[in-house]
Amino acid sequence: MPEQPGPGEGRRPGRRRSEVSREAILQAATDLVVDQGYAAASIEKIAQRAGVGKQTIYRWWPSKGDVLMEALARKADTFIPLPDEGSWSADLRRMLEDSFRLGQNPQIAELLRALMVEAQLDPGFGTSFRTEFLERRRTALATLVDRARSRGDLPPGLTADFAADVVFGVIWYRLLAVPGPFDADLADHLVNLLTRTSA
Amino acid sequence: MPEQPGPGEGRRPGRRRSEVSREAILQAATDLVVDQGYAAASIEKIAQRAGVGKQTIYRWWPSKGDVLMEALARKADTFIPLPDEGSWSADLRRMLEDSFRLGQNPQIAELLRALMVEAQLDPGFGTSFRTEFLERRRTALATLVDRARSRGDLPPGLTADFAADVVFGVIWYRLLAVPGPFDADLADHLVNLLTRTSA
Amino acid sequence: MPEQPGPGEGRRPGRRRSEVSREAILQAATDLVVDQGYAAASIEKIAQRAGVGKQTIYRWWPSKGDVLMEALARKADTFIPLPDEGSWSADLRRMLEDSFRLGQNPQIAELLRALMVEAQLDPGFGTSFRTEFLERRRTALATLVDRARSRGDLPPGLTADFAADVVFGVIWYRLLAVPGPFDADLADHLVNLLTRTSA
Amino acid sequence: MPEQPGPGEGRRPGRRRSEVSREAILQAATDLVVDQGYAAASIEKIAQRAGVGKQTIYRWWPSKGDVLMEALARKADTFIPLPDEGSWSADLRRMLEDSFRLGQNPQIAELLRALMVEAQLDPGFGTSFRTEFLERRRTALATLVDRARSRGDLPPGLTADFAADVVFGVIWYRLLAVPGPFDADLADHLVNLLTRTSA
DNA sequence: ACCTAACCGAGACGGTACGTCTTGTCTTGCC
DNA sequence: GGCAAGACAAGACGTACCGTCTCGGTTAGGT
Repeated sequence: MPEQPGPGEGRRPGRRRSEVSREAILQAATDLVVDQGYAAASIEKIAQRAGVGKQTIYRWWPSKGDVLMEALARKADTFIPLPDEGSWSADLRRMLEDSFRLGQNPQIAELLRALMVEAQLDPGFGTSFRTEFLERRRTALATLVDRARSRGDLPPGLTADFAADVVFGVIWYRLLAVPGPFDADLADHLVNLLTRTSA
Repeated sequence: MPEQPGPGEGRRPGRRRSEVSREAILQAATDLVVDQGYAAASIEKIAQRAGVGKQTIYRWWPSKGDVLMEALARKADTFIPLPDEGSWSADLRRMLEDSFRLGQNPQIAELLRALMVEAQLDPGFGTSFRTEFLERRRTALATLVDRARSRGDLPPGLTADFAADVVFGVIWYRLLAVPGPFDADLADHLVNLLTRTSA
Repeated sequence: MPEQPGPGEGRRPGRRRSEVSREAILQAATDLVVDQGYAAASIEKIAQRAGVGKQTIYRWWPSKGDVLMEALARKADTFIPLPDEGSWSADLRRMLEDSFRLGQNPQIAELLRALMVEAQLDPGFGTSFRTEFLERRRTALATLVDRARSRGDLPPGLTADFAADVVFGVIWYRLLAVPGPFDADLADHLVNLLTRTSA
Repeated sequence: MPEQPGPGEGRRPGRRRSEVSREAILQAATDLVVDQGYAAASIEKIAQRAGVGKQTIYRWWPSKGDVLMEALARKADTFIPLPDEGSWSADLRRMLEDSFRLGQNPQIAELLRALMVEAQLDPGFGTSFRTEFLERRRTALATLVDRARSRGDLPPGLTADFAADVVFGVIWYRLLAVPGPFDADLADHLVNLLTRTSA
């Protein structure tokens, strides 16, 4: 069954999208953001560095933010695995370690910063960034919280929303507001904070 | 001590800075950020709306971020009072309520978002934003933590740095990533989280 | 020498040129030039309006000018009949009337203007326009001049080249430089001018 | 009375127009048209070659045609002197020689071609080119015709309009349609043609 | 009452980027 | 192999801002 076009859809005529150009654009965007800062990553420069016409970018991505989002997906495996580690604290630690690993990578950290900036500058992209990226990570954490609640090892009074505010709040704050990498023991502190039972 | 020129400095001759223009610029910047979003707040538009020459902005502020910072200071009393409320939880609650009050004000919230964006776009301003704004708030919280430690009612294992990451992380994350106002009970949750003694 | 159906020419395999597309292209080019002006008549728009792929245009015509030239030939009978009217003045009048008839037709006039513009913009087409269009009309007039010289009723001192400069100069100048149709008595004036004997 | 601004007009504030840039733009436009042909003379290239921002061109000229018109005025003394040479034939010859002198200059000839092209491509400019350039030359010739009529040495039946059609028709036709310079004896032929009395 | 210095609004300057359009070429799958 | 469709690199379009640089005009000491 070799690549059969869906029923009723057919295969439109015309030249197919160039995978080479797509890759070049995402790599150029990443390089510019990482090497020269987000302010330098104009569509113009991305196209030039990628050896690509500007139209090829505008044809496939609705905004610069979406280019960056795909560039991030290309660099980082943004899929969040949620294996059951047996306890709330182990589940949480695993998720924190996965997240921090991304934040430690300078390229990914720069892309994340750029995405949050773009979300503020372009309200349209802001919405899709929230629903397609931020919200998904909140949902993943909510799954862990639900699992803990079933198990019965969730600290009383801890809601999924509040846990997400704390976990992702700390991560984004460190990315945006505090220069330098994450402290080594930040994950420990967060796990401790969110697993201690109240008196 | 009425406006005495320091020795060696003198009062130079020449026209004095126009307070009217200064006010108009800060107000125009605020209006644009609030009404049309940060992307619309160009120096060009600020000057035009304020009825001011562009040079007057460049003469008095090193970057657009600094204009916004002063615009914020004009809108919000950014001084953080630190009266001793008698306990770590009361001190913390007081600080959270002060901070949330700012975040509830849409004008101030927009300015804060704009400042964080500008800090990412302009590395020079980023540094001064961190040291002159973000760092001061961390220091204020650290004062409360120190006071609690002296009193002996600080939860064990809680450091000033980590408390700041959590408190300001949550606030900034809500500002930047979650649309809408702060939940009413967010402060409660945070106080609970950061004051519970471990088992 | 296989591959020989016709003598020396061969009928290559493959689909034959679509006469429908050819017609549609020429009509679309004419419509665009007439309705929206030459500046609007891009290859892109011609192809779109004709419901044709751009490649089909590039495959069959070496330049936009050649499309226009063929569009003109399709609209106007560009063959110049040269019946002997018995005298220089009658021959000349007949030719002028034939030429003016074309110039009166707004569609043809627009196409002619477009051709002259294209000849300036595209030097390659300029050459072929001159040799295949302008030069032929000069040659036709030269035939009349030769005939008059044989007859002996050519005004002394009038050369074929100069007569062509005057006749076609006036026509093109009116087309390009003077808005509106040709004066009714312009032909009379030209005939008078070019047939008067010197004192 | 040194340079007094007109009453009620004043001197607007702000930096004054840069004469250096104006000159550079006109020269760059001329160079491009002459060296690389009109098709290469984009606003973009003119600005780049002149070392000037594009806005500086758009600020001062309503269209590319107007730039070319001023570039022509800078190269050629477009003022048409009309001294009384004593006879229609001498007046006419003088005007033809003035006009041909311009046409002999390759730079001016290229600019004239470009102007006529632009007049066809840009209807707005076409109107101003006709009224501000072409019409003025017709008027100048009409002055000579009037003078001849007063003197009584105008060939009967020759109107100013028709004389203009012939004179400028030949000139423009040679510029646009016939490559190479003007024939040396073209002026002679024209003078002869337009001064012979009818039988 | 001058003089000099610094500020002010206005606005032109050389640049860079925007998002769109067109050019001529290069694939596609269908006919 | 022609054809409609349409992606591609290139580059011009006219506009918006950037940060700088004049302008004429206004305040302010200092003389």
